[in-house]
Amino acid sequence: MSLRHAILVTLSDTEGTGYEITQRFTSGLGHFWQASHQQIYQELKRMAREKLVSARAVAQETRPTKKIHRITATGRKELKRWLSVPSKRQPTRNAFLIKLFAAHLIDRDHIITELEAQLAHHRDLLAHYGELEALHFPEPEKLPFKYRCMYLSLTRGIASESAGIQWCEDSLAVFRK
Amino acid sequence: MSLRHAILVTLSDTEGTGYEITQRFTSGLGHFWQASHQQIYQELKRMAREKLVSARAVAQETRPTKKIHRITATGRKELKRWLSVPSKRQPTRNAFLIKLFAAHLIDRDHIITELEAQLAHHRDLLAHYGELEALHFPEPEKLPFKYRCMYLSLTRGIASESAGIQWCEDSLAVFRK
DNA sequence: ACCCACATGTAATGTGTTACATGATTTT
DNA sequence: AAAATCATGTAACACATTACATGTGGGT
Repeated sequence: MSLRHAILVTLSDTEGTGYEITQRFTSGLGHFWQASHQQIYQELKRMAREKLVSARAVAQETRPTKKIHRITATGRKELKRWLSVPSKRQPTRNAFLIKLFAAHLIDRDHIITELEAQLAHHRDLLAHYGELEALHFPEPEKLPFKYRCMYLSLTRGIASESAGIQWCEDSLAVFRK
Repeated sequence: MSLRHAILVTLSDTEGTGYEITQRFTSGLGHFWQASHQQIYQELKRMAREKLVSARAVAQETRPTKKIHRITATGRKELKRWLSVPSKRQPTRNAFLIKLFAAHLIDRDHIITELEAQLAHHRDLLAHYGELEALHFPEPEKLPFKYRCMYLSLTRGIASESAGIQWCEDSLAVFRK
């Protein structure tokens, strides 16, 4: 049950509407924990019921009324508890690696095409992480602790994508020769 | 809907019971696509209904009757179809990276402990992959195409775990200093 | 005229996990 | 005596995806 904790993280220093939280997922956290607005709205409702967040409605002239959610003391306590206990690793799922177990049944070109698509995707993501790095963390050594931690999650993304790129290139060499 | 395709892969050259398929997942495929016996039994039932596999019951003296599943022509066709269309990448979920966004809220020791646990886990898996490599693929260059493909999935695992180890070590350095 | 951003939600379906249940045989 | 292996399953619940639904205002 990590979704609620991820939401608590997004609310830990700024309150926000379901919509805004969804955006925070899409831009930042979402690289490591995805959630759709449908999930987020449902979960926020439950969290409000359990007093982890408080919601207040704010009427607007032209836009529909929005609900601003703020983390409560209970929520903050639960967040800290969760931060302190090790979470188990999510096993990875990679359909393409399953395909490799039966790749001999089909034409090499299909494999090559898919590998190229994956390579492109890894490169796009890596480029994207590079931009985030340049934009938000130009001098990582000088960052205060808080941002230094956030930066580490970005370096993890960079490491994963780089490894992915290397592997795709090596594998393509096998299929192309 | 990849579970059924993963099952088709496990049946593509050897028939098997639900129990055996579960074991194949646990030992091989399972590193990249996990499934419990509950899921597998349910899915096999559906697949038999849809004629992707055929099931025949085999009575045994001491053990309960077992059901041996074999891929059908329809199943083989579906497998090939699936192999030929690119599958979308499963976004990764990593709760620890979410924690890093709020790591400043708790004691460093908690982070260090969790990082060490992750490092140990990466190392175990890497060692395990190393054993599989030594056992099944001692001379990768000389492998026939079919096994060369399977070997690639193993190299992907090795690459991921190695990248994970490197990142854990680098990150630990940040928290320890 | 059409799409995007804002802002909320419900409902149905699909997928995965946990718990429960049975029962003989073999190994420690 | 206890645990692991063989071999099957059901049921409840949790979590995720897809589709549907509404309505304004601003930009191309």
